[in-house]
Amino acid sequence: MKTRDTKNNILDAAQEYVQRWGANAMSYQHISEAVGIRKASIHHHFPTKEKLLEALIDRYSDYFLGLVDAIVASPVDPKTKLRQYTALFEATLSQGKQDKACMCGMLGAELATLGSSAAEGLRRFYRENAKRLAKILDEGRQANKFHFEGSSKVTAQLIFSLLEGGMLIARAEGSVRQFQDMNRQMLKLIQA
Amino acid sequence: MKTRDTKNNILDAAQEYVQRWGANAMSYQHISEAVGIRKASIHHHFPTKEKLLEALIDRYSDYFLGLVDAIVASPVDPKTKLRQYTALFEATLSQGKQDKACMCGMLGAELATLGSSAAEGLRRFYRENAKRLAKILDEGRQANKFHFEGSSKVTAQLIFSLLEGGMLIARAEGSVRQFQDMNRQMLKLIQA
DNA sequence: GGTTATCTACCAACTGGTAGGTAGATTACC
DNA sequence: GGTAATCTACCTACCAGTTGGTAGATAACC
Repeated sequence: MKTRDTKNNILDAAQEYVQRWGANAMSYQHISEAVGIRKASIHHHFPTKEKLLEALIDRYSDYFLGLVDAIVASPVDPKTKLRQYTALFEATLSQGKQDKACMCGMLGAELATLGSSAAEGLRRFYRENAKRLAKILDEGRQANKFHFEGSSKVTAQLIFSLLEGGMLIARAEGSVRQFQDMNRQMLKLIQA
Repeated sequence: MKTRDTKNNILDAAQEYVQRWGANAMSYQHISEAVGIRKASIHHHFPTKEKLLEALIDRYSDYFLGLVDAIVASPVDPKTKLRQYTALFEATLSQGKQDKACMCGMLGAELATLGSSAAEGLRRFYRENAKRLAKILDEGRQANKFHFEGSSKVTAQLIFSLLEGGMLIARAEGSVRQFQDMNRQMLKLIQA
């Protein structure tokens, strides 16, 4: 097997684990079993757990923000863009036994146990998401599709927080439906 | 020292730790050092970590919902009640180095590693909060102080999610201000 | 004197991480 | 083109430290 494959397999297994159980519950042993490789071999690709988490966050960020950028750039109306954005989160929650949350939402709770570099990666994810959301909101307000007073930046923060928090809470109840209802209600609140 | 005291000291230390670092980063050793008691002595009060977390969640729930009930029952207008409710979360985030989140928000991310009894306690916390929020919303809508379409239950879920998620994200940026702005914006969105 | 609280001294399992080795592919050199 | 040197990816075997938890002695309290 090619290096790239193994490296990605490790990251895949780690991501799955973090999204379900959290970073502090994830160990080299777990990954080793999932990938079918010895524990020591993982250290060959990622010398420390901290480095592994950094790589994990970077990959996740790049992938996710890529999807978001495609939505932002698409020629549909802002309302549809916002619906598509929330659908990204709904899709994650719908996977498997509906027990997967946004990886960066999970890591937010474990922030204090992260290295400074991983923590910075997290902040970047939060900031970049809010930035793109604000863009959609601005566009929608200009086109008279959205109506709300106050800053679009703060409103973007609000929507992003609601999605990250809502995911964790809906997961506890095992209810994707509840999460979807909430997102629909959010759309109603900012509609013109 | 009285039993009650030691028991509470243990819970206090554990709660502090969970709110900052998460349940999986918390160990009997940490508590032992914080309380000034041997590790084995903690097992006398809480035989397993699972039981400790159950007790922790119950105590936190009872205390917090008590505060909420006082707000709900008070004779002030619904808008003020909602502001007071969000202020509870803001107060937690403002403590210390502004690195403490809602304990049950933290545990939401670690749900999969919790025992079934602790998980049920968490769900109870979420449900009971949303229930009380919905009451405030209904009251406000009836008094023409709030205006929003759709279910107050879903809207309550939305507000609660936003608070739990917003806390984790604002903490990453170290910004209580951001959290407060977001809460103010939420109030604007549902105001008549 | 019996109960409750705390202690010391353990335990096995697991943690992240290291040392040192090996088979095979890749490259450098003549 | 053949061979020697190097590199890559993985391995086994280990490490010290920490984890949650137990057994049993001792002290404190009513």
